[in-house]
Amino acid sequence: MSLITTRSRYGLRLLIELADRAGSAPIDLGSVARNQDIPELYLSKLAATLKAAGVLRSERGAKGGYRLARRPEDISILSVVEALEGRSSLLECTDDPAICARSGECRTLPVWSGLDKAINDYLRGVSLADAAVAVIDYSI
Amino acid sequence: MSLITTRSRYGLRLLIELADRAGSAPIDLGSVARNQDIPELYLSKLAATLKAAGVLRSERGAKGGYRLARRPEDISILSVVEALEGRSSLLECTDDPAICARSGECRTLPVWSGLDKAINDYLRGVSLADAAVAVIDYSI
DNA sequence: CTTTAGTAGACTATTTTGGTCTATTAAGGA
DNA sequence: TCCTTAATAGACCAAAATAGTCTACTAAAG
Repeated sequence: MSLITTRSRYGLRLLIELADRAGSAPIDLGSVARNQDIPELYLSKLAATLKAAGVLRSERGAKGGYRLARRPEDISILSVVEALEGRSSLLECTDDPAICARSGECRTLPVWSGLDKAINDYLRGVSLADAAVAVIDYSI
Repeated sequence: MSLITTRSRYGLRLLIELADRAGSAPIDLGSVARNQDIPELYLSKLAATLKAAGVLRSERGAKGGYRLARRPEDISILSVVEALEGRSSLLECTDDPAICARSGECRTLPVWSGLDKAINDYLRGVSLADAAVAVIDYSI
């Protein structure tokens, strides 16, 4: 398995660091890759994907880099995961009925659709701002 | 991806058919494989896994087969998915802190732990009896 | 003692994951 | 105008997971 692969995990770490270091200048991926111990060439592909999804903006050339396209409160983790994992839902047949050609009435579909909804509801409800909170106090 | 692979999908279809056809005699996998259009040898491996997990009981030899080990109301979909996908949680680092050796305080972990909980809560709350309801009326 | 059906485990093809490599384009600064 | 920095594009690749298959064996019914 994984619903959440290194793509989402690395991607979220990138976004949190961009949120932390947000300012007037864009942030180059090389520094993020070093700080986060993520292969830079791999990270650059993830950043390009997030840019295509409208989550990041970039500036090329010397002193260039990436910055968040929106405020952290306005970036849902769902949009990040969907962009990086490249799929709209848990099961293909949830979207595309043609895949489950055989049985007209699929009795397992409601279970998986419900799971899909539970996952999406959770991820939609968490923003980058929530994730980027410096310290989470578990003792409360 | 998938959190839910053919293992869980085929497995749930097997369990629903076993629930439907429950009676005095055990049900042979061959008939289920034909009805559900699932490769029999593959299905037999899934059934063996579900037996090892305590979800199914079996009888060998002619007229043998499988039956549910418990009532459908007492079989959670979570136990089925966990048995067949063979993992206890979404992320290894949720269970095993040794994997995330680098950063002492991981800021992405709360997000993924929350997702893991959302998934497990949902799957724990759905039983085979819920899944095996003959017709689900979506029009309500 | 033959047939049916579960059991055990090695084996395999395909896809996905997690990258790498090379080359190019754009912008800043000397 | 070069030189350097850094994003962009896309082919490439190794390892792991997925989705099976194959063979041989064991147990029970008739």
